[in-house]
Amino acid sequence: MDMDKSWFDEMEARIPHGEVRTRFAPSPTGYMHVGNLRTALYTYLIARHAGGKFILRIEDTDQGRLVADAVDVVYATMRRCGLDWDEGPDVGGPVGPYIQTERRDFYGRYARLLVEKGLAYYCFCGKAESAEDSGNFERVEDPCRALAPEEVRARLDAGEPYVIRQRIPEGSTTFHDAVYGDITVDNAELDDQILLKSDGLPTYNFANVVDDHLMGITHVVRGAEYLSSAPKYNLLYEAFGWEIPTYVHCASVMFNDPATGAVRKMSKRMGDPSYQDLVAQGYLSQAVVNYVALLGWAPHGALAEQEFFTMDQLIGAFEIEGISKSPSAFDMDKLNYFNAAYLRDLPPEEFAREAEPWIRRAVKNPAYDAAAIAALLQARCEKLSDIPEKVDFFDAPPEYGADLFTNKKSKTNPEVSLEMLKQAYPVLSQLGDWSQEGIHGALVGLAERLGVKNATLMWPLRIAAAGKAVTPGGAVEICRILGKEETLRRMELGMAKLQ
RNA sequence: GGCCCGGUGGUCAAGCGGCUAAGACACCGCCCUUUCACGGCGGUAACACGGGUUCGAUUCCCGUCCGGGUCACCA
Repeated sequence: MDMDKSWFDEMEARIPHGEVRTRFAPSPTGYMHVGNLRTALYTYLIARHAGGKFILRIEDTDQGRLVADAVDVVYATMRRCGLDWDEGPDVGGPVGPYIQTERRDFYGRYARLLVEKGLAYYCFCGKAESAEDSGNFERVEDPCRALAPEEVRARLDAGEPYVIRQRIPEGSTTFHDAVYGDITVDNAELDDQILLKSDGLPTYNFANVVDDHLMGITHVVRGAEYLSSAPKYNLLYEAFGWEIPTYVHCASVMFNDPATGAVRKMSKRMGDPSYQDLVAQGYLSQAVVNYVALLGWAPHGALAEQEFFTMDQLIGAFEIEGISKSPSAFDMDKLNYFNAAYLRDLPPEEFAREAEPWIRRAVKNPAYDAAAIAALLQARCEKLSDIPEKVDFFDAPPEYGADLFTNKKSKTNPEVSLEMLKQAYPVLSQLGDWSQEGIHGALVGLAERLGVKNATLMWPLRIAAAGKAVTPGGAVEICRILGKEETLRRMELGMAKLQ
């Protein structure tokens, strides 16, 4: 007992005070929900805005759901998103360990402490049917609540499996949330919550409170799905006599299914995109972070109209008051808009580096300059996965009909187009300077001599070169990349279609 | 079903008792232009409903409706 007391004192002594400390505490599942990413971001921003500490803690108490290497996915995601942590499993810190299974004996000690105080009790009832399965939401009092101490001792000695449950007092509980304000709940709504499971590991609710306290967490940020558990957390803090942190509950991120039009909470299980899915489709992490920051939070005052933020700007602008109470729908269109803007803002070389693998999926011919193609693409794609279908014509133009040569705005039809191609062919075949400027100058000069709009000449040429009505870049850019020989060959094919 | 939380255009949202109710995405026009895109200009479109409180409600209160969450030895 004395040893125990000094152990508890030591744990208390480690707790840092006097700084804002927040934590992101994912359970490693192998991917990151968009909603979780947003929670991580807000948690990070609150700490950084206040010049405090951001802590990473891994919650792996659900042995049934463990996924190998999933912790690495957490690390990688957070690094790519710019969420650097001050304390965590890999970097250590004053209040470790930072993985819950490595803290497993802590929870038992604290649970038994509560039993000694008479605020929790051993229960030997075995697993109960869940309310969901039974369809019965009635609350029943646990008979073990009133077990005599001698009997508890005897059953414990007999090695009977048990859980430890908190004794919820009568009355009501009021807690304060920084986003939602004061909320009062009748304790009759609350179960005698299980603190320690029969496998000896803590429940999420219990581990959270113990760890948040032991790690000196000042602001507990989490999804609004935990709002109705908050009174239970308060009751635990009160039972231990611990200071209650500031709660920051964030409304859910919904997903507007484009297929069905249904709106629902975003869920990987329903096939909604995770952060990993988005990255695989060629979304930039900064774009995702920027978009997600604004999904449920808005800056105040002079910044109210700003929508593009660097991480540093977010840190400066982020205030808890700006967090929204109502759920918000993840909108692919708007993410596309942000991503397109971020892609355009990339230095051309960097964009080319990002784009090249996607270009090479469709363009196998090494003679075609990927960097030159990338330059055409930069202002024309919302995400990198848009690229292959836009550039597939370089290797070989698709089968196309003569009708493509007709375009009202360019004043072309099959006859005009044939004439234009016939005129352009000798000019291009004699052209020595096969550069953007060279080709452009030659064609513009020709159009002028013929007395036609530039478009009247360019349209048929582009159709012949690409075989598509819509292409990244115009006739000049495409011909330049194709090279003289291939351009002329495709012009011949085009003319043949028009004969 | 009980309890909790929400409700400003299709979406994200500003607003925090008095405004012609911002801005962005999407959509639609026009301009620019070698197609498309980028860029520029303009347009359509909202305070869920009913009661109060108030000189005055999108803003405060109540009810209705609608939406979400939660009632596990999951987190």
